[in-house]
Amino acid sequence: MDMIGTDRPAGEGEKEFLRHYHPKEYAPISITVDAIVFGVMKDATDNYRKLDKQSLKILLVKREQYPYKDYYSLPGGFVGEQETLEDTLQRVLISKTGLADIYSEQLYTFGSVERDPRMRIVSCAYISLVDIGKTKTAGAEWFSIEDACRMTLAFDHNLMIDEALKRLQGKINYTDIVFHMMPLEFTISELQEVYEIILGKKLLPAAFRKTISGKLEDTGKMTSNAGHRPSRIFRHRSFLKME
Amino acid sequence: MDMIGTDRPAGEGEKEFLRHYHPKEYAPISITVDAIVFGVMKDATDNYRKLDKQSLKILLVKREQYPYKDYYSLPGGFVGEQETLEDTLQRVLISKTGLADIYSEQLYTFGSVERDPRMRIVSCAYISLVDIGKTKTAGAEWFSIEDACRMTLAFDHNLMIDEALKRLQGKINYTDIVFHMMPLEFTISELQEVYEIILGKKLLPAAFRKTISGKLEDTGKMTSNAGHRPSRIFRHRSFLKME
DNA sequence: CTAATAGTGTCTATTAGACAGTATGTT
DNA sequence: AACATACTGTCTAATAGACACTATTAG
Repeated sequence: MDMIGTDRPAGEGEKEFLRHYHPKEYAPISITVDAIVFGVMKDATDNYRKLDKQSLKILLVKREQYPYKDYYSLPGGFVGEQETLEDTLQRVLISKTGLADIYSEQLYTFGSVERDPRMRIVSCAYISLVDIGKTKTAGAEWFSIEDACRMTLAFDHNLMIDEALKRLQGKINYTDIVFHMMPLEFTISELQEVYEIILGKKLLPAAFRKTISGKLEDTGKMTSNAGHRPSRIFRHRSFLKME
Repeated sequence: MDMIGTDRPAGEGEKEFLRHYHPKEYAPISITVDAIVFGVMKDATDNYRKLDKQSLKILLVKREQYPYKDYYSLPGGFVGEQETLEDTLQRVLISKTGLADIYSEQLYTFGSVERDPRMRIVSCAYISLVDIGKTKTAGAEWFSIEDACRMTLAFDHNLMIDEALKRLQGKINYTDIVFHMMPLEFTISELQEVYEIILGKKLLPAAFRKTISGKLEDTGKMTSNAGHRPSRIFRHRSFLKME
């Protein structure tokens, strides 16, 4: 995705121009990066026979400074002059949430004029997906999507979450992004529930099995002590995660 | 897509903070918007019996200033402090190409550090689609995709075009965006050729007719003087263009 | 045995792909 | 008549949806 703008026939005229160029007239606009971090978490149930319900979570941080002091916001930060957007994303994720090396993709760049009361700030939003079980977070809290959508978040972050959900919904059926949120090993029922949460509708188990099984690999293991018939445990085929 | 950041419970503390806030420490980064404008054009053939071949075109402007003086580039410009990204896009399109009110969607934001030799500039790229026959351009030239990809363009604009093509390819089969590039009325063969150009492969006429006809509406008109069997002329169903 | 989930088989409707064959204007 | 394109019909294979049915554990 990087392309250096200097590996071209740059004549003496251009070099001369650049020697005297001074970035005097750029508009006083800042750029930030915000991360919408999704993960799936199991909420324990009381009934020993029932499966733990899972829910889709999002990572928010409490703002300690104005503006929107004490409101929750997406983790984000200003883009440094010598940082790519991805560099900023990684730095912000580590410093505000403790997460390193997680799957991320650019979502959308939000540029409305009044989105930040301090000054003009354009924000490039990224979606990040994590396996909550494999990572530790620090300084940020997981909220269910429903709660996060009901809360008033800082800036236009409610809007960002809406768009991120739409993107997830749109991509879940023709990509393998869900697996970035799944543990290394899981049952088909667990996977189906994640699909159902993201798509917001129930799926037929028989049809789901058939379509998804091409992407899965049997680990040979089974669940146990579940109070009902054990389930095969699968992993994502062609997975690149560490064992 | 707009959300005003001020319709919230902003206490006296925040107001006080904002009164004294001075945007002193923003990074000296500028933001630009670049437009990848696609259209389809007919190239006349010599053989009276053959149909005119169509080709996918892209709109480029010749740079008159350093850097990349005399190179071709995508139409683009700096985002003004009181402009949204879409505002900038519209202004740039009108001033550099003469195009107004054309379909556009955000593509991707390019943020590598060295993409502009003058200073740090992050660029938000948009895809625009036009019916070339209905619009006049001024100050810009149409190039075939093949030519544009072979040329060395300013900045990372070759990369932007690559990404734009991928996006078009990805969306053509599950959206109706092609119709923004089509004239109001067209034959199925013409439409199929556009699909073939964008997808880079031949399609079977029978299958194409069947799948596409649900989106089309018969105008009742027919082509004539084509040197072969006339063709029905269709338009896009639920079209919003002006008659 | 029962509750709860796991998993299979089958039927149907729809769709994509392939391809043969027919239709119709202009020169 | 010949050319070039327009259009239709049919077969097949693959797929999605619906639903009934069987299987297996802990308690």
